[in-house]
Amino acid sequence: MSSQETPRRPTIADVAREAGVATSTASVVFSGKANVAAATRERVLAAAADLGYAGPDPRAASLRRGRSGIVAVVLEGHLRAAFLDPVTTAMMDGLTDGLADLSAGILLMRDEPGEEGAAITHAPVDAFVLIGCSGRTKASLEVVVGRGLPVVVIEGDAGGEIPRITLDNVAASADVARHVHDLGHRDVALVTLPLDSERERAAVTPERIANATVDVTVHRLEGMRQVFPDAPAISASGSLIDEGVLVGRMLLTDPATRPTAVLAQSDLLAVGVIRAAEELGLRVPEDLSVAGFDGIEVDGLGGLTLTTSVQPAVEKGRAAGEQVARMLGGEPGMTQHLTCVFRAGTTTGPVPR
Amino acid sequence: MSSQETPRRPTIADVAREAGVATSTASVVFSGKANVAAATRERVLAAAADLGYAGPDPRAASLRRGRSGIVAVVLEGHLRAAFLDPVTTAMMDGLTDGLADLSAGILLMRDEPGEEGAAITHAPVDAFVLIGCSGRTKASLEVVVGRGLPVVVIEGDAGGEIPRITLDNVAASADVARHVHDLGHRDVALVTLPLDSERERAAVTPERIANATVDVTVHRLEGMRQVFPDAPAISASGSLIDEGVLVGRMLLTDPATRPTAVLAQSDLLAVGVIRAAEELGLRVPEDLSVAGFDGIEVDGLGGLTLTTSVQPAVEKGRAAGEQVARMLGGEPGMTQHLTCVFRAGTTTGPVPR
DNA sequence: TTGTAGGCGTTATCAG
DNA sequence: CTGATAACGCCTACAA
Repeated sequence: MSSQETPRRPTIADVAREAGVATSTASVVFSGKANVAAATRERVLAAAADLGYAGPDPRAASLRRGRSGIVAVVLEGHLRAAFLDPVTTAMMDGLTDGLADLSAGILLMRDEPGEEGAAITHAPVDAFVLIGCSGRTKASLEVVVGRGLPVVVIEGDAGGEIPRITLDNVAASADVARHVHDLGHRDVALVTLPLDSERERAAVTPERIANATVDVTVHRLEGMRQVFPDAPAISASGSLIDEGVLVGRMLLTDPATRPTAVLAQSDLLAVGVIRAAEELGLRVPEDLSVAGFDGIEVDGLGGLTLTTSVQPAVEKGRAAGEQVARMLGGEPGMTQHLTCVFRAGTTTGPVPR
Repeated sequence: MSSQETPRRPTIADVAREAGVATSTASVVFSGKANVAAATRERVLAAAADLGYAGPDPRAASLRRGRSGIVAVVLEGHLRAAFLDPVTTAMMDGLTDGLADLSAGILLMRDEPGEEGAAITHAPVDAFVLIGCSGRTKASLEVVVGRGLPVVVIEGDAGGEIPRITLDNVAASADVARHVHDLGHRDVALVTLPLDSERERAAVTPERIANATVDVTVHRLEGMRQVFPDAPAISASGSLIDEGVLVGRMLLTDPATRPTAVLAQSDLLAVGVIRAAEELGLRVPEDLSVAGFDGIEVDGLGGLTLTTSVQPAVEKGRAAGEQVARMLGGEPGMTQHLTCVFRAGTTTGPVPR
């Protein structure tokens, strides 16, 4: 209380003056980039404590260094929806790992349409990780590339030289389908993820596929159709158990058109379908076989193990983080292809007669 | 390709020169903070497009404005664990809403111990939202306060003048307990959230309570003990279904010590306890009553509705966001107390004879 | 080991 | 409505 209320926060120059050293010396004390005599260091630290100086202003440091230490993760849709999906959370986990000590943290943002004040254009970040790649995300991509910042796209065709992290969705889906085919099923229905930002829950037509913007959906569908070219498909409006229930009812209610197996493009959807089946009194796998995709831990299957393809979700995030780190280090980013592993569970079985 | 490869990105000064205007004019064109003649604006925009100028550098703008537009959210523990909890995700959702147009996004970070290079000290953010407030988080709090940035603490005693968002955990827990008491139960066991960063799964002793650092846990326990002063309690190591199963087994396996009702401090724990009960052949609520806390949507209860206290999770986040917005606007932040609503479900019933 | 000087790219202010 | 100028707070050659 010896002095008047200070009009503004102290700067490193104030600290230096107080300590009787040059500002550069004080700066070095905080950054640790060079050796400083212990006594000098003490004096600077004492002066800082005295003035209530909490360290260099990160904003100024960012400008000077040209780095903010923040990596942006752009998600499609509401944050909550994104985090409802276990695959996404696992990926985020891997991402933080891959970014390790490089980054101060992860800036979560939604990819809004071409808004004027869009966060994507104004956030002080060093790099971007885009997840998924629908039409809307593609617009975001342009902005980001325009800013000249490193970008990595997870599961989406970014076009050009943009490094991507991809999955063998076509082959892995075909694997699952083949397993079901081998069990004798011929009357199979498909449940897909959303085809585009409309996220309409509806029968999948050739026209809709042609206009689809979500690559994951298209690729997994392609894999399934390699084995079951004519299987009818319904697109869900998201990867949620509840959605699976709704679509499941659409597929299973009418005994006349009921398939003997359902292939879902995500485990959550598969669980929903199973739940719908149970509601209708169908037993899984005796009356109906159901397979999913993702290989997440799912609750509420009561002893059943889902037949699915296990994707390396954490690895996906980590790979993205590593590429970002590389690019920030000046090296070129590389596209990485990851593969899924088929897992036979107890939700698929022989065709009922 | 008319020019050589540019050595550095163009700046607003380059654009201004190219357009034949002053840098300040060009700046205004991009910020929109003042009127500019349409013709001039066009010229500037054209020059920008020409040079491949993607807009003002956010880092420089941050320094100049003294704002980065980023709000940090500090979570305890691994991000994945945090997002596994539906209450947290709901809260984050509300938070983004409350921050609305004010913020470019949410910077996720963990509260690491007093590391030198801690993100908390170096991230260019405008404000902090701390979630929970264990011992570790309290350390973070000091750093943040030292930086002189606005802080809001959700569910935790920050001490001092720090604005908080709180829940009536004591009263709400007592409500749940009273409901169970009214049903006739006297032999009740409690399952608590973690007491501290150790997150030990173990019987709760007076000593452990005295040393507890997680206020939520202590408060909810206090409410429960108001009704059942002598009820034994076990602390879980987290709010997870699996944890509930483990603790449930500890409580229910031995018929001699088996309670007639279990009060859990979270819905996920309650679901786990129910699952453990089912494993042991106990019917809920005929043989065992189970109540939770939170009021989240939970899957896998097979037709049962959990008796619980519904907390305003989204509202909590929104309130925090609003307070941050207020404080950034120069007004003082206010502490807000939110209340839960009891919801009787079908997982509690009369005492079995 | 310490000090000096210049600039990172913007934007607020104020005069024209 | 436009233009000149001065910070914002820090970092890092470079020189001493």
